[in-house]
Amino acid sequence: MPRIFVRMLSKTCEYGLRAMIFIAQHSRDGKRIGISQIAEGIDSPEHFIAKILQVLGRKGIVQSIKGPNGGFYLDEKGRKCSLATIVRALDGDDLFNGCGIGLRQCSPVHPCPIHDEFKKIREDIETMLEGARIGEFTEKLDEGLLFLKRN
Amino acid sequence: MPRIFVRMLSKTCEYGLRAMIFIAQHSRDGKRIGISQIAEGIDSPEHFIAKILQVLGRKGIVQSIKGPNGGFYLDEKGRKCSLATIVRALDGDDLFNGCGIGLRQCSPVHPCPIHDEFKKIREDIETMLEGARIGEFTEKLDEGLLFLKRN
DNA sequence: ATAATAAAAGACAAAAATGTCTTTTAATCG
DNA sequence: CGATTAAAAGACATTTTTGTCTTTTATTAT
Ligand code: FES
Ligand code: FES
Repeated sequence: MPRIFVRMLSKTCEYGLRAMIFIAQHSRDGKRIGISQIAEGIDSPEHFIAKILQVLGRKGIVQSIKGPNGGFYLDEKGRKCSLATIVRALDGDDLFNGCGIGLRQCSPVHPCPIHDEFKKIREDIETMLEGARIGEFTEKLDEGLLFLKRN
Repeated sequence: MPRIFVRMLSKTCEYGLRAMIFIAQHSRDGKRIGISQIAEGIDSPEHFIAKILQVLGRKGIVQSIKGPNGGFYLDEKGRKCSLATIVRALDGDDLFNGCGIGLRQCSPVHPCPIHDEFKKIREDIETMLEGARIGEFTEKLDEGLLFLKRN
């Protein structure tokens, strides 16, 4: 059973959240930030996050412009968008609805042994992710109180 | 981005927990339960859960006997074992330690933007899984108040 | 217009997780 | 003992996730 790593969110989603928070930090007053700088800034594979941002772009969650001086940026709406919105866009909402031990459907009338406790956890996760906004970390990132990569 | 399903625990771990709870229910007073009945009882691939139970068996978490009237069973210790023990045995403890948005290490002195909130969630999950025992669901399963598969 | 820039898109590759099948080993029963 | 039963183990296949590379499209600047 060579399990390497289990996580709550997929890599796709982790990169997506870090990238969006990074873009929020680096696209103030009309500036844009390029994909290679994003990749460097969050320590992640460039082409992979490019694809992730394309998905978010198609859904109107992030903005981008091609060509010289192009790059990614967030409008006011994007800056206020919750982390939950990003998670839903990339991972779907199974994290918020699925059964903790894999029953095909979570249902209170056909509950698994940990249904009540797990539902509570799921709701806490959702509350947390709904409550946090992409743009709210900018200042603390500037001040070096928060980080988006290891070093 | 064709994400099919995101879950907190791996399939391996989900099957493992369901199988162990099922074994607890069906191995009372010296009885044993065979792998094919377990597979049917929790609606999961037989050979796959066989492998999972082998891992748990090597770690002494589940008991088994070969041959006629053989099968899997739990001793008293196994029945009291927490769900967290199973999760750790199968998925490791990254779920209890890892950073929510994928920094290489979760650390309060080098926190990601959601460190505090995520730490709280992680601790709640751990508390829940530490608190629940494999054998505690037997009666309610018997009574049809809890379920380990869809139908 | 042409060249340069940068994202979008598509094809492909590698790794990991999940699932299946076959052979081997151990226990029981006649 | 030999036959049968059932788990253990090993090999392999499929699917999903993650990552890389190349080509295309759009924008800007000269
Ligand atoms: S049925 Fe399992 S969490 Fe609801
Ligand atoms: S650093 Fe991200 S959860 Fe602790």
